[in-house]
Amino acid sequence: MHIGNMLEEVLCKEGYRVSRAYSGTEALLVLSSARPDLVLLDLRLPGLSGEEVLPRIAGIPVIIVSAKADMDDKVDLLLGGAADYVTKPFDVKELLARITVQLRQTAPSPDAFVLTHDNIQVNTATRDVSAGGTAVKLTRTEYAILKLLLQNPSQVITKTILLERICEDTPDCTESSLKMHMSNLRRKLRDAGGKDPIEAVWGIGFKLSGAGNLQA
Amino acid sequence: MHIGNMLEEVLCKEGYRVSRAYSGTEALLVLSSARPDLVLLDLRLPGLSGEEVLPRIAGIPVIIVSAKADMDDKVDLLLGGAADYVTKPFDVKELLARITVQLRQTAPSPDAFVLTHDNIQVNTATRDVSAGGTAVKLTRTEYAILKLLLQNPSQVITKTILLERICEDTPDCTESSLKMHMSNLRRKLRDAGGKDPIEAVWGIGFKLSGAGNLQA
DNA sequence: CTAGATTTTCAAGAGGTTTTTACTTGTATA
DNA sequence: TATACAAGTAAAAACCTCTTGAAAATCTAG
Repeated sequence: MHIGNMLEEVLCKEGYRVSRAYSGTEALLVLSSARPDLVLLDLRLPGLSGEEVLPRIAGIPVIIVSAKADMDDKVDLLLGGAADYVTKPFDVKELLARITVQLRQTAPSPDAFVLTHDNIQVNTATRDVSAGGTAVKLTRTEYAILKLLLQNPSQVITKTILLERICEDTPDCTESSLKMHMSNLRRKLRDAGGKDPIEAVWGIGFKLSGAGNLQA
Repeated sequence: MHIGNMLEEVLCKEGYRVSRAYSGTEALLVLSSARPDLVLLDLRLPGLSGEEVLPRIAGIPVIIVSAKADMDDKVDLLLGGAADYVTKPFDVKELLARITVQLRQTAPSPDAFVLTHDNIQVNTATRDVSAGGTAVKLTRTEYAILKLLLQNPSQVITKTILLERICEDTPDCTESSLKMHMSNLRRKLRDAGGKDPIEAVWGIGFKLSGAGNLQA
């Protein structure tokens, strides 16, 4: 029996509700409208590969289910955001146990999709952004920058990382255009919320202001 | 080499602080006073077995490291509270990746990024620096120098190494400009913290004061 | 295809950083 | 002690980086 069919059957029997996607692109499509509690991701997919899909899943634990036992791939994917990695052929009972582990850790918090810092709110599900209660209309790039900053609230985000992450979507992003986006983003936030939460770290990158004060 | 020793060495090299217990009872003893971010638990332990220790650990992710590949045990332990299960022999890189996954899910423990010496604190995530409780504003180069010194607290850092490491980022750093950076850094630390922790080793380089000479 | 939005490029000014130059102080060795 | 050389400091020049405006190029939707 095909492994996907087998899994679907087992999971249903266990009482889970299952949605299936038969390609990487379909997976992203499904995820754009539904918010499952867990994703089982095969690496060998038509269209987008699992490796390409993984980084575009945020906020949902992902268990990689793959025939690839190559250690480097495994490590890359785990470090790249996967919650667990199960190698085919696997024991169904073990997979079910690992699924339970993941679901146990997902605290059902309604704020899971809302990132907050100071007077700024970003809803990563609806892509709504507000500052000081006022709605802010951001472009794709500006949104990506703000989200990246809010997801790492106490870290300095280097320009290199910003360029890598942001420009996956954008045709061709250079350091100077990044500065422009940053400038526009800050202006919008300032206009709406009264203050600019982004701080330049000279020669390195940017961070959210006020984040990460140490005490003596 | 014994696997425990090997693990301890690898983990230390990765920058983790490691406490070891050599029996189940000792593990519980250690855990009653310390709150580690993660527990690696062997099943075959003198005294209390790993199976008995696991249910008494709460609130800390536990990765089981075991030679037992028996599926029922595995499932039981995962369902019984273990966060992950790695079977010996395992690839160290995979274990490190799975450790990262667990630590990622825990509330970000900010201490992991904090270097300390005397009254000086350096947060390598936020790049915040404080001396004697007062915040210190350092330039890129000064920060790099201080970080290098704090990362090797008991070693003399030669001028050559300083020049190599520091000037990767800086346009063109000579010995005389290095002296300048060093001078500025020391002044800032002195102004904020009351004392200057950096000590010149004549003809060689610099080291942190009070750091006992360690043998290579 | 056109209009509007988004992204990128170019340029200038402000401000912070790094290096240089010159000088003083300190240390080892003859 | 004298000398040579290393280390520390100060001021200013040279250099980068950040920010922002205006305009060109590109993309997207109707």
